Amino acid sequence: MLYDRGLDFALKQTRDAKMAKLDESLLTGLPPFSLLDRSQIREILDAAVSRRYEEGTPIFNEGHGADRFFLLLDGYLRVVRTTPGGDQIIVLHISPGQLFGIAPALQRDTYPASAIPAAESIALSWPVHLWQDFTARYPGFATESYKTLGQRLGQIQETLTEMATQAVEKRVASALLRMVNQSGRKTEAGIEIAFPVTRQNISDMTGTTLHTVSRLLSAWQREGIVESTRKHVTVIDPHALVLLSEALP
Amino acid sequence: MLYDRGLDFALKQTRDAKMAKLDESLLTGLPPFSLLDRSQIREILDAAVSRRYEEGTPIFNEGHGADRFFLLLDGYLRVVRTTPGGDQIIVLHISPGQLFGIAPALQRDTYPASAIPAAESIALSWPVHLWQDFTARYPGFATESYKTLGQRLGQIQETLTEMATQAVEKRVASALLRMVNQSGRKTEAGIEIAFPVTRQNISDMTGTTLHTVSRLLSAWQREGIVESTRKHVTVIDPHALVLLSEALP
DNA sequence: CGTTTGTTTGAGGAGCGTCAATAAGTGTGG
DNA sequence: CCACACTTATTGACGCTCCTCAAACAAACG
Repeated sequence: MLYDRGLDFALKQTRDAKMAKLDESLLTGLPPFSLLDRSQIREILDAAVSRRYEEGTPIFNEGHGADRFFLLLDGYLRVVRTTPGGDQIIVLHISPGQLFGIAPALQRDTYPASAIPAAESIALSWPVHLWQDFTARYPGFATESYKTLGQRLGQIQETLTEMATQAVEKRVASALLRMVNQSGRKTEAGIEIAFPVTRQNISDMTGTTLHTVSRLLSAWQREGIVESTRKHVTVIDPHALVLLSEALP
Repeated sequence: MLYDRGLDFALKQTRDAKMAKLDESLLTGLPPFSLLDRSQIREILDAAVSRRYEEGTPIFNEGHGADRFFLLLDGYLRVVRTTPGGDQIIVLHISPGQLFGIAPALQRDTYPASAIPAAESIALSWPVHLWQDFTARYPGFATESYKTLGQRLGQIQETLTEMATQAVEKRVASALLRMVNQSGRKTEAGIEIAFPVTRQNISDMTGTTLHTVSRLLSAWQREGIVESTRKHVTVIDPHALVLLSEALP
């Protein structure tokens, strides 16, 4: 678990009102801040802006000036690129506790993709000019940030190879598994993806059409592998999906 | 041009023999070192190992321990990932003057992909533990390194969206254009890709088969857009390729 | 000069996208 | 609370791309 006790309370406060001060428990234990003491976390929080973002409305847009960097406290984000032709593809998802929009770490002055809340979300943000302060003053911050960046690069390469070599069925199976692993919550029936997902979303993750995704999900539902309602998918038999995602023939 | 005068000579020396000392002109003017003075470059070179790598034999392999980082002096590299199923895909190409194998910058302890010379190549390398020394002691080094990393991340995202949304013909056209832009050298007929490329290589860049690539190149040759011999491709009419790569219908 | 590596081309057919129509939820306003 | 609009999902029919299989050729190499 990412959070220690008391965090839910702190989050609720953050969500409910404009508070004079953010609670320190919000950051305690998150990798980029794990080495810092209370007073340092206080400094960081005092420089932060906390804000709620509605489902569907971009936090920032591809190509726009990167003036802030962010930390997701609650919710889920899609990182999305749009082609000149109007197709859009979902590059990856961001879960609570992760930094995002960290263009400044790579000396970029525009965001390379858009960030769109898949569900109502709460994030902290800081102006970019603080990035160098943070890396200079707070031990472990740079290290951990570049580590997540490295993981994200790896993830994207993974998706790329998958896209280039695997058939649609396997890509969809893998995409579902990725979402389940990142955000699955146990229910009576199986493991449910924690945020709203449409067939269109899944097709944007896998480079196919919503029709094909719908057909696949229907078939899998008949076989008892998944169950789905409007905007929600529950995986009943993860192992079967794993097999589908790696079958050789 | 990347190099100042005298560099060809320095390179030849490097290639020909185990020299007592590497020439300083090798690094002068390259972005990661552009802010440094002669003595600093001397230090860096004295810590470097220079080595020649044969076409086709990996400099390092995906998943192996990342113990060194590199700078390509001469030649061209393919950055390659291989799937469990044995398919391989070319993630990007590296040109002279670029850093590569910079896993340490992202706190990784293994290389996320293999680096394979597309042609005979020469590279400098340093043990990873020097990475932090470099970033701490040499102004501009960290900044520039992370900048190239950012560009590379952008490039991969670009390829990913292309792969997910564009038909094979456009992907192949784009791949050719990318190689031409990165390494094109002017000839009488047109612009030639500077390193050996097989149809198989192109199909590994675009997630298709060598057969399809062969058919496309044959067709384009008939139309006077490209010309190709075994392992070499010359683009006669780049504009036509651009049109092919972005045609809407 | 045989062997290996890269290229070309054809024939056939499957996968998956496109087009089309319908149905099932969800939200809004009177 | 119902009517209406809108979004999301389902399913069938059709056919084009592009992969697979197959065979033969051309160039490089020892």
